[in-house]
Amino acid sequence: MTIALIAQEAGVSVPTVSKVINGRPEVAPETRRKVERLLLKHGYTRRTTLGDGPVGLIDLVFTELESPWAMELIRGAESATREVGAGIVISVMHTHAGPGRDWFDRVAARRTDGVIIVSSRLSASQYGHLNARSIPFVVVDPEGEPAPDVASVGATNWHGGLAATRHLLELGHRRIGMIGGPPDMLCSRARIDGYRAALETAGIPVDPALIHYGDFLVGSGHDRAHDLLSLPEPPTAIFAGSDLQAFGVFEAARQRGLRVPENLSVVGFDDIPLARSAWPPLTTVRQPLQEMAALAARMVLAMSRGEPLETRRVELATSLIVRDSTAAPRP
Amino acid sequence: MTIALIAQEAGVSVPTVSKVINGRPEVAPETRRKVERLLLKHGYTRRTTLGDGPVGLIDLVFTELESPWAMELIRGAESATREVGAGIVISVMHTHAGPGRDWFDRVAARRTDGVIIVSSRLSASQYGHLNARSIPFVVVDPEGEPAPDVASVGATNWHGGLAATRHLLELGHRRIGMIGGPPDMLCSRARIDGYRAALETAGIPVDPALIHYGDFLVGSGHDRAHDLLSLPEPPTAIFAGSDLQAFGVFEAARQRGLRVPENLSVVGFDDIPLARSAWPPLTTVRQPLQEMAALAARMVLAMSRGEPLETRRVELATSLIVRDSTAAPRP
DNA sequence: CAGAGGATCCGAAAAGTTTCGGCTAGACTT
DNA sequence: AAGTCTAGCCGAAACTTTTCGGATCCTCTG
Repeated sequence: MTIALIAQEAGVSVPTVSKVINGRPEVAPETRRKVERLLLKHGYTRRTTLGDGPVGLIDLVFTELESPWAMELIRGAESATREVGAGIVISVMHTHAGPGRDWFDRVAARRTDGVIIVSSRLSASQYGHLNARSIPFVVVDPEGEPAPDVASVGATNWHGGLAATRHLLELGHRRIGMIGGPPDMLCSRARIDGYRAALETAGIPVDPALIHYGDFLVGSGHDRAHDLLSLPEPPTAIFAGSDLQAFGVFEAARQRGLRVPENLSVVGFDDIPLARSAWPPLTTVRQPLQEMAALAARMVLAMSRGEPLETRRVELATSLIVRDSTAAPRP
Repeated sequence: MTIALIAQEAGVSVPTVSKVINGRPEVAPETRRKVERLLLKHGYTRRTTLGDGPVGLIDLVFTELESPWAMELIRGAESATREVGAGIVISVMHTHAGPGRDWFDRVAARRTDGVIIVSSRLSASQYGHLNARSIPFVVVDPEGEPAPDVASVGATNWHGGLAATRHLLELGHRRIGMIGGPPDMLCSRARIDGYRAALETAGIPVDPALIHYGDFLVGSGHDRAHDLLSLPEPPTAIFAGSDLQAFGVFEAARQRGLRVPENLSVVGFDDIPLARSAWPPLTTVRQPLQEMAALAARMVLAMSRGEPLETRRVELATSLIVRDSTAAPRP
């Protein structure tokens, strides 16, 4: 199946089909649609099979680059692609809406072998763009429920939330505050649900006043911690939805003259490199970010080689890392 | 000037020339050299002028991704390239030797518009690889003296070192320890020289025992700080060559029961995002990393469009950010 | 020492991409 | 209403890339 055949069937010239495939602008929308439909119907793929050649490009798509795990994901993807000599391209959307049409055109134009999308909710039509150009993609830690036929990689966030809360319970804490991430993010909700599950299993009723929401950044941890600590009956421990938020909690505690962990225990989530160097070293739930990205990269690479995937949804295990920010509550 | 003409003159076929240009492997070294020489001689450039089209790729080359400024540089380059719709590709060498031949081949194969090299000393032959393929490049914060005809972007490290040390002198410190980065890095040497200059201007002799060297990471800051604080006459302030090292100093101070800034003042260098959130908030010298990378990207982009550069070497100003990790020495 | 078995290199031919000029349709002027 | 402009769209032709098979040259046996 060559573009010449597609062109013939569509009643256009070869260059026009080439332009559609490569996302060049000078094609009328109607013509483009017609050609795209035929490309999809015939399952057209470039003759060239990348992967063993020296070329190869994987697009890594972020909504933003502020969060510290962005770097971990980049490193993981980089190490996996370096093995096969591929490069990785960083894209940032600066919006949670997902990429627009022009972005797909650019990606096609640079002949990307595959796309890794980080925590972004793509619409069906956006998946369609990728499929029409037969660009394989994997979603890492999606915000919403991933469509069942979309390949995705995540972490066992629920278990992580459970483990963190259990750890605090075992230390003897009974009032445990929770600072969650955005409630519409799946990964964030799962952590909070793990927290709830741990409490309920221990027979402790969940107090909604102890659950606050923010974004995953330092500032929200700081602000929500002040809210929690201003409660008439403040918590003796706080489980933050991210390490950054946990650092914000540290800050708030210091401003109130509270010592960690003597007066307040704090658990984070992510295990970013600085969690170890913080003071006190932060007890946190490790998320294997590098492995997740590396796995996603390998999945995309396999798909671009036409190999079938064994599993479309993979969750890597989180693990509790106990450091010095947690202790038994003061009697 | 088409590749057909080059092929004719070189006595090879058109495909062979194409392969040389695109760094494909199946060309004998001798043939490759011959063709490269002719390409250079005729100043061959692809007919297509990228830049205004939807394509466009800038390679950002790191020696490693561990340092926290890597992300700042990525963000700066990303914001500059996004303006023109170009993408950025991350490469990591994992060695200070600079990229090897296969890397240049890959870069050529993916039709990169330009390369930004982060603090890596390239040999003349490596510059030659890029020139032979007429790939423009800019070096950011080079380790060694950049060759005079190489475009580069840096920061005023010397002034930064001077400002940081002056700040400590003005607070009344007289014994100021210095933990430098690798002594063979130009940026690191400049900071130390600024430190020396400040002391000498103030009429204080430089005590070599107070100057220690490490890499730019947390661990070396920690170890060197212990060395300095074990001195018979320990310093009352430490100027670290990087924020990460400064965090290591914090750690060492805490282990010795020293309070910052009451017993020990600490100044860092870089102003990474976490410097503000650390405890105490770190006084540091801000390096405009994002702006540096953005400028480098714009330079590369301009070069790829064939525009001449006004200046081949640009240094962006550093600025002292005073926070809470510095105070007058205890009387 | 002949010959099988590779590995490497090259180019003819096929496939794909880009330029550039021309066509067309709507908008605007006279 | 006719002429003029302009922007968008398309395809012929020029250019480049990729595949694939054949040529050449080692290297290792029988």
